[in-house]
Amino acid sequence: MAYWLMKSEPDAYSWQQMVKDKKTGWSGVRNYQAANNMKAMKIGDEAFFYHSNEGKEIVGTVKISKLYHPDPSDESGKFGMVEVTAGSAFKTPVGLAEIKVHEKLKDMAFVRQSRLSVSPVTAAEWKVICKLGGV
DNA sequence: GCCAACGTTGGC
DNA sequence: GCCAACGTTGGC
Repeated sequence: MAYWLMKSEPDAYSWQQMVKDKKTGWSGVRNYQAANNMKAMKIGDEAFFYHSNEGKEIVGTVKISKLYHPDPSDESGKFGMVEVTAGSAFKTPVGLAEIKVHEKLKDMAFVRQSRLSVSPVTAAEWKVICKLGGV
């Protein structure tokens, strides 16, 4: 069981939409490192849903429900996608500012590499953030 | 709206 | 295969 963090701009695809859709194909990733992370995902892995740009906070969790497969929206055929299912909504969103000053979270992969849209999360980080988020 | 970080592209 | 130019992301 592994943990991840997936970013989305609320303008493009918000948590509210995620909850409404219940599941969605995570298409549109055009970055090898992010794609590699998705390749490593297994069914049942969990990921944080992070709002970038607007909000800058983790708002909930999702579960991987379909393995990495080709992304039809990618004409080059180089990139793939996974499918995720909505998990729990945070009672209290966990903001980037809070993460950056937290002793156990400030070295998270997505803080260090802000441009990476899909990044790994350790089990310890997962626990801490879930607690902060109230789930 | 600016800018830093960083990935990608293309000329050589 | 290097590296400059350029584009994109995302925080502030």
